[in-house]
Amino acid sequence: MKQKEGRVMNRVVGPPTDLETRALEAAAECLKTLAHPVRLRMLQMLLREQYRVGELAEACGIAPHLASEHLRLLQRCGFLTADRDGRSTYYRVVDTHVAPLLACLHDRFNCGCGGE
Amino acid sequence: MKQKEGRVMNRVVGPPTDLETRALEAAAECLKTLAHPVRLRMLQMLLREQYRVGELAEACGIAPHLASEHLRLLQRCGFLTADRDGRSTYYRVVDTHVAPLLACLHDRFNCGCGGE
DNA sequence: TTGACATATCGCAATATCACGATATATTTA
DNA sequence: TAAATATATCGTGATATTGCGATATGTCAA
Repeated sequence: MKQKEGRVMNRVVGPPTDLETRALEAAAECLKTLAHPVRLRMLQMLLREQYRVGELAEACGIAPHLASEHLRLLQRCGFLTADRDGRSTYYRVVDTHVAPLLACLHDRFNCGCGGE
Repeated sequence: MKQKEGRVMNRVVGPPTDLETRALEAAAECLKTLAHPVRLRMLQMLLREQYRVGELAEACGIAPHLASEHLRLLQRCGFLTADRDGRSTYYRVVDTHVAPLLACLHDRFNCGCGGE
């Protein structure tokens, strides 16, 4: 008994629809952007209040121009927005999903729950 | 006025402690593993019930040996576990954080909430 | 044991990501 | 305008990830 798509043992196993695939690809791209220690730390800080590039760079122990690049990536995914004030640029979180997402990560990695 | 670490404008901006840094690195590594369309789709399926490697491969439209590799990565992060039954290997989700995490992603990418 | 099947691992080439120095832009101050 | 400050962008080499064919392991049936 063989099948190319459809049901196997009462389970749907056909290829994903285009819509699902596009959503998964978008989600994967945003997760890839999240998947960096420096960017996670930046988001953690920015969930509390806005910061300048230089402040974030110092907090993360990296050069300002690197911080700027990380912030650009986070902004490209729609997580952050930038407000210029004189020479400084203040970044802040605009995506409401960032908070619950980071909360999930906190549960998984910052508490004593390595197993389950 | 200059500072190397400590407080700037009433905010703590010192470098992260080692513990925080290690947690962020671990979180980033797991997020990197999550950040792949095929692996997201596999987790989505495995949240409902267990599947064999071949079933997951067909559902994702990839070769079985590639599915096996993706599953190995997910297992290395502690998301999945494998149970052998004869020639087949059944994978299932063991990490309780996977469900809420994927729920966050669903809110962000599968509903009509691109902006807010 | 032999052969077929299901899964897993290895090695490689293409591609992507990363941190960095150099440089560019924008803004304030002299 | 010129210099200093704060960010942003560009180009590059080092490193990591990806998908693939080839191959290895493990299991069942004859």
